[in-house]
Amino acid sequence: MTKKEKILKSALTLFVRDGIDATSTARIAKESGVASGLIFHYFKNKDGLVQTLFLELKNKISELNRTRNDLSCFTRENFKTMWMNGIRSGINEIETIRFIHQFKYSRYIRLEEREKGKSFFTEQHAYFRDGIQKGILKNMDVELMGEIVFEQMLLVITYIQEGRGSIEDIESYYKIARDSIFS
Amino acid sequence: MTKKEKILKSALTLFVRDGIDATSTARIAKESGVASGLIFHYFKNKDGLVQTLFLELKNKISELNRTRNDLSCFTRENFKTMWMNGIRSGINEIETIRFIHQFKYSRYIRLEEREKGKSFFTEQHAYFRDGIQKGILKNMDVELMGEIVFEQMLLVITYIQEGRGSIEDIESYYKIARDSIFS
Amino acid sequence: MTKKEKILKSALTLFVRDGIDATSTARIAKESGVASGLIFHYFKNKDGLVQTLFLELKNKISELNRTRNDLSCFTRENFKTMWMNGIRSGINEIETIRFIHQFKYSRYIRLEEREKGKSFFTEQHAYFRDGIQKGILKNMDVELMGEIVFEQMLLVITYIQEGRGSIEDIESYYKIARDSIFS
Amino acid sequence: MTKKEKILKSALTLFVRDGIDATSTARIAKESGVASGLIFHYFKNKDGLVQTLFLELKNKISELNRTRNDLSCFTRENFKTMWMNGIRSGINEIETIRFIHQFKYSRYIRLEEREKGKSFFTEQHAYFRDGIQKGILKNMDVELMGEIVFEQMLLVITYIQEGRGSIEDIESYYKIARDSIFS
DNA sequence: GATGAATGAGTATTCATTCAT
DNA sequence: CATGAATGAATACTCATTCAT
Repeated sequence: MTKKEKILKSALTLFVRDGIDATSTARIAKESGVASGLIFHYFKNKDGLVQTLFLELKNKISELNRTRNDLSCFTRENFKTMWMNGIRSGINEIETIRFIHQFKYSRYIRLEEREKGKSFFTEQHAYFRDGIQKGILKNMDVELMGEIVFEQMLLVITYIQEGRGSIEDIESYYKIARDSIFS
Repeated sequence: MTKKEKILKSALTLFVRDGIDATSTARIAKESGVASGLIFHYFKNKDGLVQTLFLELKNKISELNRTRNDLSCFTRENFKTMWMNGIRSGINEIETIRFIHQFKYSRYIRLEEREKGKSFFTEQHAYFRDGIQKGILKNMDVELMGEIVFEQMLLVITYIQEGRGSIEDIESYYKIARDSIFS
Repeated sequence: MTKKEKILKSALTLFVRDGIDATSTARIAKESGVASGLIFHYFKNKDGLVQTLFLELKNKISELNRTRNDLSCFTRENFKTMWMNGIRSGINEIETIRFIHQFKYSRYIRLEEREKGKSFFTEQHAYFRDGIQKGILKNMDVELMGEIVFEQMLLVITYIQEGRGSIEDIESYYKIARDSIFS
Repeated sequence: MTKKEKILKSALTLFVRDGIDATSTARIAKESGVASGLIFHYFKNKDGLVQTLFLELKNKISELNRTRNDLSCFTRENFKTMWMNGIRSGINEIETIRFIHQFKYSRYIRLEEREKGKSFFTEQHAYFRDGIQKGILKNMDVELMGEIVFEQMLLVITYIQEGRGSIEDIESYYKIARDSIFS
């Protein structure tokens, strides 16, 4: 792992554990075993680090999403697959999910990013639109639809993560999401 | 308005606008036109101010909820009424809603509060249970149910607030919530 | 006990336990159960409280000293009596002793007070001089002599107070003092 | 002189002149011509600075004591030499002496340090014990003995420093110390 | 690339003191 | 006498950021 990667990794862990504001760059440097100045060599400033981290994680997820799921046309089956894949990888990458959620509601998000950041499904608006046209989905704003599904997934992931519910009941959790948006 | 109230009012506004961490006590004092020390006369420390603010707002909402809605038994009709009342007052009291949401995901929330804070509907778990028993609601954990409904309401309120959707479409937004949890 | 007395009593306890600087007037007010403003009604300011406390305690001790010991002329016997009385009352009034010692080395002592404050024995310089003239004491500055005896007493009192030595060995501690200054 | 040394030097001067509590870190920074934050780069906090200063000075003195005086066995002659060396270097290093004394009676001293700090002579308890065994010293607790000798030295050093007595009379001051503890 | 000393504005909090009631 | 709300300067400490090495 390069020093740059070490910085990003420690930043992610600390941001999620303590919050972005409450994590000092000095702390990140210490945790990743590099000199405090190095952060400012790789990133313009703290904000730059936060933005970079967000973009990298977002891209990682988007890519995962794209390679694992076929989103060229909407079907009842591939939506379910996508949703369940999302929950499963969300549980494995809880830090990533938490950071994205935190970032979305922080003062670090830029206005331009806000809309794009609201959902995993930014790039899937066309996918939802296809579902609406086929009469499978409720006829509503695809942005709002994406946000609702994303927030629900987050709640379910957290619910399982905290041991309050079991992954084996995933089918029943899925029904909530499905019924929310299916017509 | 007493100085104590002025402090709480300014704190709410600034917390929502800039975030809790990014709002200094000095700023709050300045904005409310009191001496910086007065905050610590009324509240043990910044955390005390945040906690007090949260509790006051939570109580205000709970009371509103209790007086406006009959939650002694669950019916399709009174759930709808409650939900719509919630959206309407949420739009009027957007600061309150935003602060509670922010607080819930901040490092200021105490573990004891976390569970209780997760939903407006803490006190309505029995209400949901009644709905399940009557076969109206899906058979699921009422806690998770409360959280899902709350987050959805938040998204809808924000959506309308930001001018992306109209309050006149409230009926269609309601259907999402209803279908999520109704069996 | 009047409120003024309560203030002085609490101040003494807190000053000795935590130090004068580290004791706030607010703390004193709280501990003595009075309003914070009352301290400034009875004493000009914190310094005034400290000075008053010092003078009252000093007077109490001087009076005790005067009534219990005959210091009109120096004898081996009455010096011993005085020394032993001093140790015994010092052990009973440890707070008083500690405060005077603390005060002596603090920034609260005024230059005028410094000399006078250096010893219990300020008023007994004539007594020491008598001892010198009679050839019982070493021929030395009576001020220095007083300070040395006072510091030694303090060490012995503390030593016993802390349970490191027993009051029953007082005779042997006395010999140190005696041999220091007797010719 | 490095900036760290400058900080320690200014701290010593100000602590002795105004007291530890009454000396702000800002004042120390200003006096030593460094940024206020640098103090906290080198020392964990104000307490860390105070502790470091104490340990450095204590070590300096101990070393001086060890190199100048032979304390492997107690004799009347080398005790006198040691005592006189102590007075002379105490007069030259009055700040050091004053700070150690102040520290000893401050709230900064830690319980573990308290015993060790009570005397220059901590490391010389064996030396005193040797003197007792040889019948030269009074048969008493060597800790108390050390404290008594130290306090006496402090009084004498101060006495000379303040111009109340002359270094030329050192022989007569010595007799006080000697008679206190010699049997 | 990498270090960590150095900066100084900013933060939460404390505190002696005042004063209207 | 007595209260405690109110003040604002001062305090210890943090932190993002710079820069010489």
